Amino acid sequence: MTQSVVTRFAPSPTGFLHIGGARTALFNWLYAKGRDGKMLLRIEDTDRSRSTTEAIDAILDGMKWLGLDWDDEPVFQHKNASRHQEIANQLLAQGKAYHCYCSKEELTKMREDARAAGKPPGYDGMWRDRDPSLAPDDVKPVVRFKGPIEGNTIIKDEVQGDVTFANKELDDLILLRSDGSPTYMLSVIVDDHDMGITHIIRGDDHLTNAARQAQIYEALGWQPPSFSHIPLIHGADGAKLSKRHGALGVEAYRAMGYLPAALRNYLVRLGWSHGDDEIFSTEQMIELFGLENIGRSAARFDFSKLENLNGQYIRNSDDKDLIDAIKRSIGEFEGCEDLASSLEDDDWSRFEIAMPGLKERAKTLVELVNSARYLFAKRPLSFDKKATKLLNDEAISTLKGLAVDFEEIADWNVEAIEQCVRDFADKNDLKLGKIAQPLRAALTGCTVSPGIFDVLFVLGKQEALGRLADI
RNA sequence: GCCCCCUUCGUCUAUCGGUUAGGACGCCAGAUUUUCAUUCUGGAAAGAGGAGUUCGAUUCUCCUAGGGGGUACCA
Repeated sequence: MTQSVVTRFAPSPTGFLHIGGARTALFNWLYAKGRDGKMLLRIEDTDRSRSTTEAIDAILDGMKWLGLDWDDEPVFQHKNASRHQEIANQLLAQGKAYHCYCSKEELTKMREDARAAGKPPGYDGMWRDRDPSLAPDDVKPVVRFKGPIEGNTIIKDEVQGDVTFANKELDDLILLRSDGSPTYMLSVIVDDHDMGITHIIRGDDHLTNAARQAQIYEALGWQPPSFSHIPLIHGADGAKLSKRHGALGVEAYRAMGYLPAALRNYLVRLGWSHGDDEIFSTEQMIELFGLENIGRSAARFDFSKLENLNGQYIRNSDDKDLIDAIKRSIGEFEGCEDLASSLEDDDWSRFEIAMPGLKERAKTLVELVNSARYLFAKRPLSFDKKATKLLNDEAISTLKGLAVDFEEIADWNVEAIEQCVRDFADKNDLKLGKIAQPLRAALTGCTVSPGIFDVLFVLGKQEALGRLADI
């Protein structure tokens, strides 16, 4: 029987869930889902001083918003500290680890000397075989792993292929700090083992760590999991991701009006491909995703592609779903604070009626909301520059004449309105455009909107005539 | 400095030794149109450089250059 797949996403709670982490989570999630496996969540908070509950909440919220759920309860790594210590002590007892009494100063000097000599930097093994009776009694020691010095450690990586490290390049890392707390390097191994993780998919900034971890697995006699180190995501200029280069928390993408499904689709194509396919439903992603099609080179984050994708998702979404998505996030939308609190049920239902015309021309939910502002505007409208220019005396008198015909429409529907406007144009020997643009200006206060007949219809006869009367 | 990884249009990528090097975003031009979008059609646009291996390299190997990651009593 084949072992069932267990993946994990293991963020450290020192900040929000950034875009690279989100993609790592997505890949782990897809891999597990596609194989009837589980994805576990583990919060790597062994460094207590740098971990915050705000960060934990932000990460959990981010994952939920993105639609990435995890199995079982989240594991908080620091709670397993005693188990980690137990393993360290076991290694100590087996002679596979040792106490080191070096001071910070000695360590720094060691590194500098090694660097100056062009040798691999790091700990030189000073206490590795030293007689413990030489230990100073005023120094609390750390526990170091006694790694092999000869030979190579080879990581069989599903993405990177076989990667070879010379053992002499890898120094003896610290397992237990001088205060007895376990370090990340020890904790990951023990937790991954204890949690039954079969596949580790993580950023390739961990590739070197994998080699050190492999040595510890070996020392422990444990079977290492499958490793996949995925390339990192860079900013638009190719530089490392920073605040200004898209390393925003996923909540920032929510605030910019992106749909979780669109973000997922964008993210899955960063580093992974399936032939020429670009659009994937969640089901397709799960079915098709595999380690073998993950690329080895870093990708740049490209907002315009995300935006295009988001536009496609918006156009293909149900009107009701869009309304729901907006209701959920409008409080976060930049520049929409006024609407967030002022929209009534009535406004929302008009919004939904107008949605077919609106969603054709929006790339983000924020644009969608702003494009609907004409629906909620209170009379008399304020007009932007272009609209004001369009509403000259001639245009106004034309519109006043049109308003008279509108009065006659008994059943206010799109067809009737269109017929009425076209008849009016014929009657007065005017081109439709000559009427439509000023009409749009008068009704919406600006020069861009959905089709004018839709605007008229959604506004309702009374409101439309009212707005025409105001000019 | 040392170790590891990467390198196809501006960007994301396809290609698994033989292709007019394909698709998507963006860009440009045109069509449709009541504005803006949408939609449709067309176009410009790429194998970092240099050696090899081979009948034949984008594809395999090596070197160089460039980029990235690591090098903590962080994760």
